[in-house]
Amino acid sequence: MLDKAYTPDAVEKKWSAAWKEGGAAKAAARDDGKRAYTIVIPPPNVTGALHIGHALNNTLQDVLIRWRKLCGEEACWVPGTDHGGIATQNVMEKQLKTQNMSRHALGRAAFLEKMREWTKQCQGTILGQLGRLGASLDMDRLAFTMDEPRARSVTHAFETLFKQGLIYRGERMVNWCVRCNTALSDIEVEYEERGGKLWHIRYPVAGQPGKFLVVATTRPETMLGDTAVAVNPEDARHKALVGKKVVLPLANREIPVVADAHVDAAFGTGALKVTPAHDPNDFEIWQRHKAEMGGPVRVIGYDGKMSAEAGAGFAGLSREKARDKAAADLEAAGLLEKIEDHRNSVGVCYRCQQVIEPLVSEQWFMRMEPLAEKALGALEEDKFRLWPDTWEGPYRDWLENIRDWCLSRQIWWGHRIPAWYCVFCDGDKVLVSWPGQEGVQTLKHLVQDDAIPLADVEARAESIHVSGLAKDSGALSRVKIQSAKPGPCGSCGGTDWFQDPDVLDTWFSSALWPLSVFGWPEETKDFKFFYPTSTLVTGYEILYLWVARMQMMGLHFTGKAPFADAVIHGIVRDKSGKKMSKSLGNVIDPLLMMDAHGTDAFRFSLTRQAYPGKDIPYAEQSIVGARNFANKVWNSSRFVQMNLPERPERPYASVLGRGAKPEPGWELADYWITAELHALSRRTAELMSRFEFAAAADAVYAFLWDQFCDWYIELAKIRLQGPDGAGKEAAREVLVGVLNETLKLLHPFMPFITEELYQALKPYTGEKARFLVEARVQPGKDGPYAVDPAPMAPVMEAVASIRALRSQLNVPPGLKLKVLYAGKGSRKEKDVVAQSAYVAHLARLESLEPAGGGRPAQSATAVAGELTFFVPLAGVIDFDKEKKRLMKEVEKLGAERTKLDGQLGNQAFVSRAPEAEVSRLRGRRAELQGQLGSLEDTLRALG
RNA sequence: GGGCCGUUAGCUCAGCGGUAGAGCGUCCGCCUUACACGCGGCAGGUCGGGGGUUCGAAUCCCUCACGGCCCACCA
Repeated sequence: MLDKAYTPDAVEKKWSAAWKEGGAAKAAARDDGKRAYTIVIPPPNVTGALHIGHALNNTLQDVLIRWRKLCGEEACWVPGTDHGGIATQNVMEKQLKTQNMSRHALGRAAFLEKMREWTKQCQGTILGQLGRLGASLDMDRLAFTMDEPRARSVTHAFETLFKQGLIYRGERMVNWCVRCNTALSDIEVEYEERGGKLWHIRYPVAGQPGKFLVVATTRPETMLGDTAVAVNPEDARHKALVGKKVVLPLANREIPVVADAHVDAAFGTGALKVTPAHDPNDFEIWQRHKAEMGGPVRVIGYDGKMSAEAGAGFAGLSREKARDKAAADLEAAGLLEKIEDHRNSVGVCYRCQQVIEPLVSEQWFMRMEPLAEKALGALEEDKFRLWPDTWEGPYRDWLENIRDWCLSRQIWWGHRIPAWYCVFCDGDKVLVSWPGQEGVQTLKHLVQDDAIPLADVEARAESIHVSGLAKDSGALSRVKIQSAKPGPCGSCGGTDWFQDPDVLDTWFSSALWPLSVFGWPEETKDFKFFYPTSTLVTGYEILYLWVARMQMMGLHFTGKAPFADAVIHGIVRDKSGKKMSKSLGNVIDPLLMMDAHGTDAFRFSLTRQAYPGKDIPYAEQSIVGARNFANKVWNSSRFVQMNLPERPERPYASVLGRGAKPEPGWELADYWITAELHALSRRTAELMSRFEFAAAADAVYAFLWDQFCDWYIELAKIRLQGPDGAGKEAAREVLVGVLNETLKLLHPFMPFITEELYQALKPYTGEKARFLVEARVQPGKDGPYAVDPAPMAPVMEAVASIRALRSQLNVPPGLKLKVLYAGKGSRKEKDVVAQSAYVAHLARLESLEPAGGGRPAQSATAVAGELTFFVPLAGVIDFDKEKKRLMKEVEKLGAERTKLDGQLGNQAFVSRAPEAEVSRLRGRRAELQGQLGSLEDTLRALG
């Protein structure tokens, strides 16, 4: 016998262990025609524990995987984690800082060793949490974006793209994070609107004392790197100055005035200071006017401080201090015309939120247009779909305006770029900050002149940058792109090779994930069977960073979209719609939720709110309803079990597909609930195919609770409490059968409790599967049935109206009533009367009999469909109350009749609306008329 | 500057062309031998404002207001 209430803990532990032991989540390449259904997990970064967003993401994937298994497909869910690049390195650096350590003090090798340890530990935490969630991941396939097989994929991809001319090295304006000390790609920059100032600065016109060109800028500190002032060529105010020179204040340098269409004459003063080294637009202006102005002057360094080129007095100051000083100096010189408040958006690092410094730097880049075209093509040809499709717009838009991808990062944690430089030929382009020495040394010098071993250079260097490679046309052809150290240099025969010190953007390996997890570029059996994968489930925040890039890489390398469907779910927010964050203190820990209310309840509460693309406002309260539902499932099974023989002679036959022919012992309720079950399984399949998780979960919930429990179980009690016989056996058969199939439909959402109950029912169902997930769901049939289930509707209506009468007149719940009915003998009435046993049982009646000729005195009245019920209640009820109740009812029905009369009297409606609609309303009108007549009669009788 | 999404019962949200729904909450009555994590019942919405299309609009179109998000080379 099952316990009175469901207690999740033991059940979850038991089945987690059993699934693991039995390999329930394993999938294998097959050649027996079974279809593959594949999902690769969005690999969580190894930055810590999983949050509720991960719980949602993985629950939805598990729902799909379990569903597809139940549908008979070879469903494979590949687990893994992501090394997480900057994010993870930041976590470790913070830890080191608390111990008064730094990565530089440790050195690269030791730091990486620490990172690997951390990764292992973190991966353990993550996998433990996924296990707790019930995620049926095939653990034999566990992958990590930086493990050896993935490194092979990454190197191969890099090498191939380089050969194809898609990866190149160039000196470009990049987004530099001065805190993380690395370049970032364009999409790793977030923009925040901030209040700032607009400084209007007078630049004296050369040779014309007292004459100024006033420029407006939000960043006065960068003026030290100005190489020109630009005005719009159409701007009459400044036309005369084009080609002339102005004196750059503070620096006392003459710079030209150039004409460029980029300048908006309406903004500020219409004159724009041009700082090519620190502003992307200015960089472009410089490229258009190289002949007229000098090259970029870098006044801000990688550390975010003013460089030597900024001049004495400024060098070494932070950007903020330099800004203040520039403003003060200008003021003192009388060159500051005015300061205005000005709001503008500034770029910040998506990992540390520090203000990004745009600066010119040499990096590895990837040309993206050719790949973006392929991704657009796949979308166009419907080989790739986004759910909901509202994401197609932004996705397409991004691809159409794609820019080259800055691939290199100046951090240590990541795939080291597989580019090798010959120390003899190109060692002079590798710049090393050497401890105890001013400025930089070249690698060539250190290795050849100072005879320091290459390995020691790498271990002891404070920083290593490569510069000048892109400008030396011969250098790139000498660079070797490969994973292992190359043999003798083709040019000089030297054997000293230095691997590029930078690592790849973490998203480069992520982009290859659906390929790399199956061993690509090797044509493994798994790769052939499971690639391309089926569905990707992820949040919209990484649509460009990850989804689009996987599409591009997958299509580029295999010609096939790496997944056909991307399900874009929302973000889990707090109850008031705010993003959860540690600093706001509004995070909900998934583990605590599972501890307190059970994993199934937690999963269900998330799934039930997972409407396509919608964010989920989540409060702990959300889970209570789901917990109650779990208990309802538990107790309905408990009830069924209690009513079964301890040892069945043989299992009950399945109810699937039954009901077309008369079944021994079956009656209306059996046909009805079977038909409803069939409809539910059809509906669930349809909703799942459209990734409508919330609606699917809700459909099962409503069926089990509102139909199976509230009506069918109650009706089954009539036979279960009666004598043995065909009827009782039929009730048992249907209870077991319907419950069993419902458990299957519910299993993807609530795996633990359904497993427990499915297993408990096995002696009665004869199910053979080891685990529920290995059982089969089947699409339900759509009638006809030997007994039409339709009469259940009027029966339910009759029950509801008598119950309402009882409740509203305060009839003692235990009092069994003798009820009389009257009608006109229509088909529908007969259907109800034929089920008077149902009505009597559910509405707690002693009897239900025809009223005969007259209307019984001293009775209350209820109408349902075409029937009127009289409940003789002399001495029990207050007839004033009954009168009021009836008047209210008359008023309500009367209002509906008035509305219908208006509609049916409208010639336009009658002639233009569909026939079925018109006759439906006419039918309702007739029914209302009868009900009203009946109620008014009663009112008259009551006086 | 461009684009997208939202505005429905006290709260959180479904519905998206044919008489307004759920969960939670409120209220009334029930320990009716599966479940008080339950059962039965009542109350509570002019579906953000305005205009249009339609026999008919919460549902389609236009417009406004208020939220939220995304993109963009807003000095």
